[in-house]
Amino acid sequence: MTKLLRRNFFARSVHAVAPDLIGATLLFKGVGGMIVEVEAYHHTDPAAHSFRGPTARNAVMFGPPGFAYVYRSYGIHWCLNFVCEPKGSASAVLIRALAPTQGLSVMRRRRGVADERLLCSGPGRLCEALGITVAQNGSALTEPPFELLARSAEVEVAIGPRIGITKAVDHPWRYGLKGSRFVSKPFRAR
DNA sequence: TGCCCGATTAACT
DNA sequence: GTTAATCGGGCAA
Repeated sequence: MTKLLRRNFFARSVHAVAPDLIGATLLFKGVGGMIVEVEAYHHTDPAAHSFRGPTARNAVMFGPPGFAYVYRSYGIHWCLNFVCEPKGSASAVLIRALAPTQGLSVMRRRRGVADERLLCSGPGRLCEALGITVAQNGSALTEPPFELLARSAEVEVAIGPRIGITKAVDHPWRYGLKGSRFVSKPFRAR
């Protein structure tokens, strides 16, 4: 019994949306899996792309919630974010890892690896596995070819500091599915 | 205009 | 453990 996420799911604080995404299912053209790791970014946060105000790259973050913000990371990879909160707050959730469930063979071919744990465990890896590029920047998450299904059971959410940033490193704004072996890095036991 | 560095990953030693 | 790949944004000059 699964239910599609609607636009108003994203029209809340990024710190409410981010943990609620853990256990939800993300599919793009029918390929994807269960979200097991995300991070929250907000325009008052020095580590966020929106911190210094709107630019051509981050314009989608300043738009309405429920859309995809895709950016190039290190000149090599793509990273997928879900825009949150009422229009203008410029906050987003970075999708960092999935437990792959749909389209395994397609993902293996795109990634060039067989190990399930290497398909979608990391923001750049999951974009490659799902075939997401800057072409999806500004796409509605609540409409095809995206499909977001609410979690069907309660989950235990692990919390920790974000990964790979040099500013505001102490904020505990990384959320994960407790015990999942598909997270990009383990969460410290609490 | 030029330089530095990043919400990463894979391939090294 | 360290480092190359690779490029656009942001800021100094």
